[in-house]
Amino acid sequence: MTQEVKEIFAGDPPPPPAALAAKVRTLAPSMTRSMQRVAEAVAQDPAGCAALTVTGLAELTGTSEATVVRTARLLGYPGYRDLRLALAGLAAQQQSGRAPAVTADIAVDDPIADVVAKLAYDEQQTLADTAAALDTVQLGAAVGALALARRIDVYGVGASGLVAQDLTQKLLRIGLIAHAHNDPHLAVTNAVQLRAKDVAIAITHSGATGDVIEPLRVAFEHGATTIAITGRPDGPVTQYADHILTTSTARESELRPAAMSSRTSQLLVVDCLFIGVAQRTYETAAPALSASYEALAHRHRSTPR
Amino acid sequence: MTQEVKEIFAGDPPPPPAALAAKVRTLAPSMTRSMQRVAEAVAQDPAGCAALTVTGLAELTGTSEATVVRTARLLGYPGYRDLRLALAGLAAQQQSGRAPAVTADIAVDDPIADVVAKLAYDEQQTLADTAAALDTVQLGAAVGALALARRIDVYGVGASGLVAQDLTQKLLRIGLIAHAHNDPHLAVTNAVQLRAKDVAIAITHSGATGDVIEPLRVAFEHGATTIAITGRPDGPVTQYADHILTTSTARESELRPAAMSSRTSQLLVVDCLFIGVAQRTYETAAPALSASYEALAHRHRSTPR
DNA sequence: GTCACGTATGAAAGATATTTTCGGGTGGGG
DNA sequence: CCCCACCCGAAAATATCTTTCATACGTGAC
Repeated sequence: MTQEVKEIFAGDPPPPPAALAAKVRTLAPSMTRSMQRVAEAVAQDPAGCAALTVTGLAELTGTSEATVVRTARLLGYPGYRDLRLALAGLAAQQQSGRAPAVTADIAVDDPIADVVAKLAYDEQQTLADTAAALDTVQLGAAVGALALARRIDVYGVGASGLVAQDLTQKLLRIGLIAHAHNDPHLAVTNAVQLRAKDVAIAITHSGATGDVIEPLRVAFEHGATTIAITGRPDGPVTQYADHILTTSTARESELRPAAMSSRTSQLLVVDCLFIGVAQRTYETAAPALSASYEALAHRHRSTPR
Repeated sequence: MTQEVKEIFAGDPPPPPAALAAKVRTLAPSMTRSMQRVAEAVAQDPAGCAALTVTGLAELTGTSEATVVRTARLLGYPGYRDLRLALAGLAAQQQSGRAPAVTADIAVDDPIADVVAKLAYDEQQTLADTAAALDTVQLGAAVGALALARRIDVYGVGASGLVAQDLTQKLLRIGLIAHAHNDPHLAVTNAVQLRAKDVAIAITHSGATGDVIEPLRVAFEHGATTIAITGRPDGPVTQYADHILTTSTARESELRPAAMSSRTSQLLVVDCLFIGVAQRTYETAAPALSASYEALAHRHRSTPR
């Protein structure tokens, strides 16, 4: 029974998705004049026709509903409704086909919609690049060190400072002891407290930010495990880093400073570190996470629906 | 005339083509149980649902026609018919697009390489969704207000606090007067200083963070232009917002708290705001940007080699 | 626990869109 | 000039979508 149904459908293949224009051309000779008008309208502007009802398309082509339906049948659809759905699909495909036209730099006179598209695209690119370039061995080693650390200090200034804080916030949530240091002086004075099994992380895109390198050096010399998250794996910061996690850099334009893509890249690395650590310390991380979640519940007004 | 047309479209934006799954996720919290069932079915299998009539989809989801129509409305379409067309389009896109297969949740025992791939993919997805769902009219209006503001206050706590700081850092770099407030008390006491033409921005994923809503309310009542960046366009925060910028929500898992994708989404929105403002104030923004860049130069050690 | 309220929900009526029916019109051949 | 066949559209019939309304359900107050 089911088999039979299937065979019927196979014999009369489900309405072909694309190549509609070709079909129209093939079938045109066997069409009557009015049907040809309808078919042509459909082939010409699938998107526009998809927006029309039978009556609308009939009026547009100067024919009647019946003719429209007949045309739809001839094209292989059970009725106009299905032709319309197919048209919508076709339109969507055409739409997406010519999508990646916004790869250019962001210009001063770009309309806001283009800005959104370009920014999103660039950041997606940055993520892909970062993920591809990230050394999973180094990452694994860094995660291992973090999971066992007694104390974790994170250094970052400027935009990287926010990334440092982001990482710290997350680590704290799973019960680790982490501090973010934006103040270079305090960072150094704290770094001298570190010892073996502690971890120090420096985040700097340029790899040459003295304010961040200095505390990392101190931590390194005191025997802590040191990690550098940087876009310059050959930069000064890596001298004092046991593990180097490389972030990627997107091309930047006048309006789009490097800080933007480096931040995206750094955050991905930091997220990977976090998830990695959360996996390794799952026993304690999971309850800690839900506990921190519940602690915040009362800070949210009940949604009024 | 053109103006009129534009405004009509602005008030009732043409239903977004893709990113439907994201929209479902964003709107799900404000849906009733039965509507959620319908929305989920639609998000799960666009192609399948496109083949169904209202009655069919109602039966499939164990609800009524009325509920299906209500859901379609909530998703931004005039009725089910249009949702169905959109679904057909979506299905066609998916057909040709063929999404990669690493869509699974991050598991405790995932090797580190998978974690990187999945995280990167998820964040890319979040970016795409956010960009697709972002209301460029609202964005433009927000940019306009920012460009003319005498003073800009940004409120955010927790993870959103970092986003607030990120925005503030950038705005300061192009010569605007901006402050980020993490402390709710200080935020409120500062908010009373705001007046017309000043701008207040609240960043909260849940849309219900009292600590952030309160200062925004005060700013709103003092006549400032208010902007809400939130994942819940129906949340309490929007009561006091002149412009609402919606961030998208990715599905979250135990190991990947919502904070992660909401941050990505918020940062994209914030970047768009920044670029938009930089465009409008190009005359002053460009020199300010390069000046701030040079100011940092001496903080970087000269790169060896 | 019980009551009252607001909200969510589906059944059915009402409105639209689609399909079918049917008869008038048209053009080509006899 | 007439007849036949077939194209075509008006209108009826049907399917589909939308709206309305009464009911049921959950929720919070007491």
